[in-house]
Amino acid sequence: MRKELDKHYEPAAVEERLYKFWQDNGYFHAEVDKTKEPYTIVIPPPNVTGQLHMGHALDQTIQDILIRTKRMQGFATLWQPGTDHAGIATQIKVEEMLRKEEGLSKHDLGREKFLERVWEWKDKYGDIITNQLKKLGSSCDWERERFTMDEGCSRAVREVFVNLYEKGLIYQGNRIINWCPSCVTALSDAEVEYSEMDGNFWHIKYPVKDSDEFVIIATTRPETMLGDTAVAVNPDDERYAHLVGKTLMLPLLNREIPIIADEYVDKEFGTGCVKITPAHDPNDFEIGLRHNLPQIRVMNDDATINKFGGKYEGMDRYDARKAIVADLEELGLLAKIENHSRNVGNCYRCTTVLEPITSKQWFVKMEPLAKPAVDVVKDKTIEFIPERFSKIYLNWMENVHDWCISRQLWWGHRIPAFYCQDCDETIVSKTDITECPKCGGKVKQDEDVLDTWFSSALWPFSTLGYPDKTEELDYFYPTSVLVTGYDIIFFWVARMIFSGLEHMNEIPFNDVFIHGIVRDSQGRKMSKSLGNGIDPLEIIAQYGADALRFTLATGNSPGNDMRFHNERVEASRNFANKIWNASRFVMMNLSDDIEYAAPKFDTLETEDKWILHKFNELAGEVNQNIDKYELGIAVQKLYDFIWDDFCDWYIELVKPRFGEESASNLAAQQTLVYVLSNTLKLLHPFMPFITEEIWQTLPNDGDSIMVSKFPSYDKELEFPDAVEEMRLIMEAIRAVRNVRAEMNVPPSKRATLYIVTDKTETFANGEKFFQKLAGASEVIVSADKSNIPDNAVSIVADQAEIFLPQDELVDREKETERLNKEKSRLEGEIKRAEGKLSNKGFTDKAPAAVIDEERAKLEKYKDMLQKVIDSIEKLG
RNA sequence: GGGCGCAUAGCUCAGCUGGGAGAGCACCUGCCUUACAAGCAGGGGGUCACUGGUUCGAGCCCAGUUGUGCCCACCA
Repeated sequence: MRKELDKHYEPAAVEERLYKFWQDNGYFHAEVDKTKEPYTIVIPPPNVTGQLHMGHALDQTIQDILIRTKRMQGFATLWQPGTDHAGIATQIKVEEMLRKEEGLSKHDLGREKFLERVWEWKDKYGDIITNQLKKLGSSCDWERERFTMDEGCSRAVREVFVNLYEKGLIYQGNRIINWCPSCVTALSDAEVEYSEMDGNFWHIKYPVKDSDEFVIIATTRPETMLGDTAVAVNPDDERYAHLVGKTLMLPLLNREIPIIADEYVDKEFGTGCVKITPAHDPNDFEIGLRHNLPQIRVMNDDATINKFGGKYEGMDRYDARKAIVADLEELGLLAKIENHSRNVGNCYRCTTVLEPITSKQWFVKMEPLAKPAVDVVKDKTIEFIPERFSKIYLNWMENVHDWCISRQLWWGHRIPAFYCQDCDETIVSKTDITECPKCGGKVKQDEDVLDTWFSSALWPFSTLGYPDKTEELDYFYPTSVLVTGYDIIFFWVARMIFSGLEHMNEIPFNDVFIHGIVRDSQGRKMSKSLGNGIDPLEIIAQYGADALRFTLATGNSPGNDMRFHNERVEASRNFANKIWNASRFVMMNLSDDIEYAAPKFDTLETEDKWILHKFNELAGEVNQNIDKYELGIAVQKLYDFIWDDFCDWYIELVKPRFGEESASNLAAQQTLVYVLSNTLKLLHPFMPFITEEIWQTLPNDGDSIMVSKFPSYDKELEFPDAVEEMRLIMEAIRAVRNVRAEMNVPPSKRATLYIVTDKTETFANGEKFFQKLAGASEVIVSADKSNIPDNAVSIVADQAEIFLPQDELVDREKETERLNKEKSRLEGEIKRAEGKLSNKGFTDKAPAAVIDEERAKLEKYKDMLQKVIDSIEKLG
């Protein structure tokens, strides 16, 4: 006896079991196999502190679809998983925990003890996110799981740092950077999120020394005036020409500062006078360099005013602003206040307003690295899908500034720079050192760690063994495709590209598949602060992982955002259930001894050939669509085929053939098994669990659907004649159903159908279909209209006129009305087709196939119209 | 200031290289037809934002307009 399936598909009952089955059998594991072509995807490593969100779910679903397809297509597929140490995020999380649970700060513990605690935390909670990924069905090679701070990745980081340093591509410098006073670290430009803030434009009088004159500067940040070291005007500005070279008395501090001339100043903007604060503004920094101005940093790391701020020392920057404005007002130096909104930079982790400050940091020199990274995208060595994202990438890469890579954190890859305490030598080394190679003095390692993204940038090759020349690296690199959201193109994609080129001499991936973000049902971004996030795990618990995956794969196109509606998941769940029940039907009708095999063509009936042909077309298209990353289109076709062609038509068509043993019965079984199990294979990458569960209960050709052969187009399965015959029958059935519904014939009411046609054989063969699907009790097929009862309505279909006898006299008026409606519809079609065909331009220039098609339609409609007209005349 | 996306049925969205407008949900009618009511059959509903252009033919290509969203950029 075959296994009985329940009436409803219960995902919770099968998902965990099947995932374990796959893992236990090592199906996720990839080995170097020179007889196969490699196909590689590296996972965008989620933060170890992370919780699964819809973004992950979408990202994972896409990757798993690609990986499972390629695996079934016979590639050696590696989906390389792992997690990211996420410097700031993790450190903050552990700090919070320590403060809450033990009342300790990291400084109480000290660096080493604190790091021990972070590692403990990582060991304890670090696999939460990976376990959540597994719930989605992700077929990652977990045996190869990596962590950006594991030994291998750390070695890669160190290798790369030293190499870049030795090539002069990493340098240390005192430059203006973005500082987060809350995270207390420097950030890179990419980590700044700009937002518009309402503010003021304060016009402040700066007195000219030894004069009654003063200039008025306009500023949005009065507190930075404490660090002013000049005031600049445009060299061509006649209003101020006489003042250039003179000295101003900086209010409040009474420090002398020069008036300088610089092209940078826009005469038209503000007052045409700009205060210059080189230590707190990127532009002023540059001007300062040009004019050799001193840099006076007036803030501490926590954005309180430091000792250079005179009486404002110790105040927070915003308190200082208020105090300064108040004091200026009192001194009569505040000329006016305007409203003025401006862009401020916010920390991408904590949203605190960043402070541009000068600071000694480590940088990657970008210009030499960016050039080749631009070229490979321009010449399409690397392709973005959709293409438009290459523009965004190029725009960034072509204008990129040097990358600030040092972070004032403890959790991360410590910068491998050592400073001699005795001779001031800086040594950058692949291994730890304790004494100076120059003077033998004691050395001290740099306190800072590297930007998290520095190690992520190496992910495609550090995970495969770099810097060692491993077999894996040789075989699986470059990877095939990178799948990620558009929000991390700069953070990650761009940096992997120049890193791969620089360190591997090869691109890290051939394609970049960019997807959008998942929004809530109102189109808002899901966020913790809004509390509108939808937990993928809850969706999985309620509807199943397959339903979630199906939802995320359907109804959206690459690069576009999508809204998440529960109704859509419900529809997906219903689809899963539909497949489940169709499979139940198949299994209920299978003989015990039936085995999986390709159908034997000589015993097939027309409808068998029809569904095989349809299936074959589907297989061809799904392969093509997936190759082009058109996952949404592929899955829509699968949906339509399964629901419409297979369930609503084919299953209904074969029902009459069951009951008694016959060759026809067997052929139907064979076709059902063949089409169902191969359709499940096509669907498996999208809905792995339910397809496996059903496939295993069917007669099959292996141990697991996930390692079975992915169907592809097969010339043997072309049956155009059968398709044409079935088309005629199906159209006729639809026409009959249509009229019956229109005339309110009760479904239980059966009637003899008279079919007048030239295709007598086709329609005679279709008798059982009319009985099953069009309410016929019997079907009389003939080539002429003899024997048609008087009281019958005429239904005109393609190449057939069908007569449906009525018990009562036909309501002539109503019937004429129905036929006239049909008549005008056909006349419209004919007019359209004739219009097209009488257009010389069309017949001269359109492809022959299109013209032939149009001619055939015209013939068909003309024929049908004639029959309708005859019927109308007959009614009188 | 640049760049990009979106505008298609009441709602959410598909529509792959230009060749008679689609799906899901919602709505209306009728069906518990023994795979499935998480279902079946039938139906209503769209100047594909607007204006021009290219083409035999445009939802799709081009130009512009409007609305909307996003990204980038050192005008204090």
